[in-house]
Amino acid sequence: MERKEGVKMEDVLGSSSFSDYIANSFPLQSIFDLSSEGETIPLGFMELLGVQDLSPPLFDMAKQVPSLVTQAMNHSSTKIESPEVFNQPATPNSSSISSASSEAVNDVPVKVDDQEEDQQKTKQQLKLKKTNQKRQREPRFAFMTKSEVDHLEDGYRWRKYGQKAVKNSPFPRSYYRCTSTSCNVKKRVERSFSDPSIVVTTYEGQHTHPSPVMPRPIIGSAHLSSGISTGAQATFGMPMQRASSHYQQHQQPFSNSLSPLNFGYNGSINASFIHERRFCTPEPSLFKDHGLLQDIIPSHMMKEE
DNA sequence: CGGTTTTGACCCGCGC
DNA sequence: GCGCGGGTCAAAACCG
Repeated sequence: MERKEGVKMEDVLGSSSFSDYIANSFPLQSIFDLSSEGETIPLGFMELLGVQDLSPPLFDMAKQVPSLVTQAMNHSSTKIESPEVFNQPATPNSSSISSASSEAVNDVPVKVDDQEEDQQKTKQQLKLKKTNQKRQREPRFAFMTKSEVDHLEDGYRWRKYGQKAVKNSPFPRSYYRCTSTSCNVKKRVERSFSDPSIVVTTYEGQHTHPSPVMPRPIIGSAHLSSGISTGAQATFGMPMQRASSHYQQHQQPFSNSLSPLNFGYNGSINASFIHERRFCTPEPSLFKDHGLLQDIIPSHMMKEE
């Protein structure tokens, strides 16, 4: 059918063994400081997501994991070309993740002759696209979560469309696509070879719809909805511990360790984020502009800054 | 029966 | 040019 997305993306994060890279670069024990940080930040991970682009915590992490973040950024900056395709309806701030969906990319006018066989048609499209422009990549956002389940509930519905063995890893990588039509957010899920309890999830693309699963109240939603919210919130469905039944079952034993919720700002990071963006301009002013964190992050954390 | 998962095949980019 | 590895497709199987 819609063989549109033959757009291949060289994988910044997934190349060879991304998880190994992470694991090797950042000892998991330190990243997932499970024992010391008993306190639970009263934020849903989605809320954190809402400020993913702007929040100092991420930048703090960037400070703590500079090589990782900068590498991702370098990749994105060096490999992304012809950004003109990208529109950014949802992220008014240019520093946010570009909202280019591969749909949009694929909507690039492609002159196709009358009626070809579908596959040949799409293949031709791919070739045309490739000749006209370099492959477009979605912004990616990868993170590690300590979980026993591979596919973390994140409020969106995903359909698995592939699975591949990961080189040098006994654990396969699964490929998921958002089931919502016209939303082609994808995510990859793989388990860290170094620490099988770590699930590395990489989101790619931007949701063009609200979460179908949870009509969730958003902390500071007024600000979020007016600002970067759409882009940031809807961009990725972040795994989180949700009150949805079976998930609680699965993950409850890990309620302290699985932890997107336990995102530690005070020196210990319970989840490691790698944020790949096209326009990575971490500016403290962003934080000020949107005032998001004031809304969702306890003030004492702000002072940590 | 419709949606999801599985899985082998295929395509493509990249490195050598 | 070739081989390898990553990513995707799509038919079949599975499931509720």
